[in-house]
Amino acid sequence: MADRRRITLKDIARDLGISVSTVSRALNSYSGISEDTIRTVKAYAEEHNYVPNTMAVNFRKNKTLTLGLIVPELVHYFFSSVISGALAEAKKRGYTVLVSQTSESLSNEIYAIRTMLGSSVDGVMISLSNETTTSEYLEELIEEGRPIVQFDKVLEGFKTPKVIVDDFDGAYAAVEHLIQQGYKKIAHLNGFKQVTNARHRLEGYQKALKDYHLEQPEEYVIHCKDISEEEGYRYTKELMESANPPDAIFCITDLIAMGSMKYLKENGHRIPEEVGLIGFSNWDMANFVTPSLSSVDQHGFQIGEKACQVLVDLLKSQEPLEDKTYLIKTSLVVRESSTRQSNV
Amino acid sequence: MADRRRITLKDIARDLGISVSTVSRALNSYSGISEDTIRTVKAYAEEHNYVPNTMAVNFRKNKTLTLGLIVPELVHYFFSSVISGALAEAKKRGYTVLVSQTSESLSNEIYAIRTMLGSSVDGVMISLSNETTTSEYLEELIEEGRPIVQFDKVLEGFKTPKVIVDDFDGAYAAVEHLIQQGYKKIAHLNGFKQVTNARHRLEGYQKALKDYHLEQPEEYVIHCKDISEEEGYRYTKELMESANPPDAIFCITDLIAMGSMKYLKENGHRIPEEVGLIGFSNWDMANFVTPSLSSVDQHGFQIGEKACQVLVDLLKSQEPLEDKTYLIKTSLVVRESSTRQSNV
DNA sequence: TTGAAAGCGGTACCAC
DNA sequence: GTGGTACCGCTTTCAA
Repeated sequence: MADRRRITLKDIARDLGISVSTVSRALNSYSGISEDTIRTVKAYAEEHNYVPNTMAVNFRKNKTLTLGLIVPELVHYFFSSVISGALAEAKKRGYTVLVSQTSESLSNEIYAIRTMLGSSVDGVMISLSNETTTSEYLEELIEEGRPIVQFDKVLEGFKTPKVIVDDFDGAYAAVEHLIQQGYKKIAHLNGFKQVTNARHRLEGYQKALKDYHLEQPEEYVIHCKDISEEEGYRYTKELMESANPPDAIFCITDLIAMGSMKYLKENGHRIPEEVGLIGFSNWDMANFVTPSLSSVDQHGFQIGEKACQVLVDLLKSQEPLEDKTYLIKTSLVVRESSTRQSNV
Repeated sequence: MADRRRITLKDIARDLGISVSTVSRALNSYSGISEDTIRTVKAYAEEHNYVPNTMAVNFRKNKTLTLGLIVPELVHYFFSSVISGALAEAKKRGYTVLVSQTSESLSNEIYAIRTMLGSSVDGVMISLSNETTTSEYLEELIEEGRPIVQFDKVLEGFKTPKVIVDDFDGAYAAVEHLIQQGYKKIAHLNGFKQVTNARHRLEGYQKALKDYHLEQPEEYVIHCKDISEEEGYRYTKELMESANPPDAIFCITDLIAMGSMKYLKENGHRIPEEVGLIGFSNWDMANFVTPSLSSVDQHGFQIGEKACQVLVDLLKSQEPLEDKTYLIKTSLVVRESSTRQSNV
């Protein structure tokens, strides 16, 4: 490896016959330096291809202009959108981003946080793993003076800024849409009761039904254990084979909806005529399946952008962490699976 | 922000009444230090929660244990798999990863490289943007002694290790499979002629046909301009409306295949009975569409892993960059779209 | 086996 | 407006 030694401030100072401090000030265009000196120094630096040694600067300033970003899953439409948004915003603000994934495991999460600390990121954006129920490991970061912003999957009791999807509103809109399409027996495949997002979506579902005086029997809400296609299939089967099958299903994620759709198609239930179907997350595949799947878009890109923005603002302002929640609105994407040609 | 000052080597030395260098050596378990000292120092460090200041270490050692990873697109099944693999391998080797995306733009790519240099990554893994035709910006990195490993979309003439998909082999397998399923008139929706991956897939297609004595007319190969669903649709229409329509189509990516499938379904061409269809990339959605799409899996995770492994080995060995190519084998995933029930 | 001390490349404070 | 210099925290050479 070449490793052609870079030119340093000292070199420039020597060659120009001035002091190191003057060179430093000139390059940073400090006030109290003559235009002349600035020009000379900058020209010389340019010509000799001077690049400041970031490690030295970081070390001296105790700042790295690097942010940490921790997600549960990387190969995932929503989270890759979040990362994309965070990267875009970070770039705008002059930061770089260290990415880590926890695969929904607490031990990986702890490791990631330690690594971030070790790499001296200035602050961290994190979406917690499903296993995380305490904030003690995260406190370490804060103790080190590295602010945290939580997004998507957050710990309510942990006092940091939070950027989350407006799950309640999204679920409400989805169910309201089904109602407006004339569906009257609307079931809901929900997730883990403990997970905040799941709870909010359930509440949105219930509120919409209540507002339209269409309360449903208890059996119409099923809590999935792991969010998988298989579960969507299995619970849809359960619902459809029950004495009182629904005429529409609101699924907590598109993956569940895929399983649901599979069952319905295999068993000759026509979508959307006989059964309406709607998902949540608006994966790329929602467009490509047949019938195309209506879904609630969570605007992952915006969430990443916002989380990064809040974090950088925090870094600049030096204010203490505020326990503030930023809700990002969803939007309903209506496709074939919930659109009845007739009765509306 | 709290910023509770961390304890330093100097603190430990003072409190223990020994010298800083001894503390440093003890903590790093250097030889030539008494077991006793090591134990005492480590215990004290542990107790007082000593964490070395990474920025100082980086500065001193001129190493960051951070790698750069540059991809054209982030919200993309293949690339997020690559990132996932690279992160996993990096973690194993004790490195962290700075991620950047170029959105297929050369100027973004240049910016990303500069940023990586600025952040003093030890080395970089990169998949080039479509706009990149010269390596001059990349040379900068190498001049700084930061090795590069290219993956997926590479510049042949740029002498660095390369980790790429065995496109030729994957295409060959796909076409061979179609032939074995009894298809005889196999068309190919290819990509940009200039792009290496596209060329290799075309060659694989041609070789398979040749080996089975099934050479096809020139009109059976169409070069898409931008890889989009619309193009898949448009060119499939062109093919099917021609005087001599094919009975199978090998698409350069799953996205093209989606457009193709859309056209075929809309126009009553039954898949796979009348027309066989096969894609390349094996997106998550290939499973969920109807009929499910046969596709060539590119093993993105493995590519990321391998790229990272090669890079770290390079970093450790300090050897000069070798112009070596690592081919990652694909695997054919056969699903409904290419499986004729009858004649095989 | 240990200590003293010289930096790594900047920044910023204090003089002049 | 400029120069001198201490120092950030750690590693490493040299000497004892």
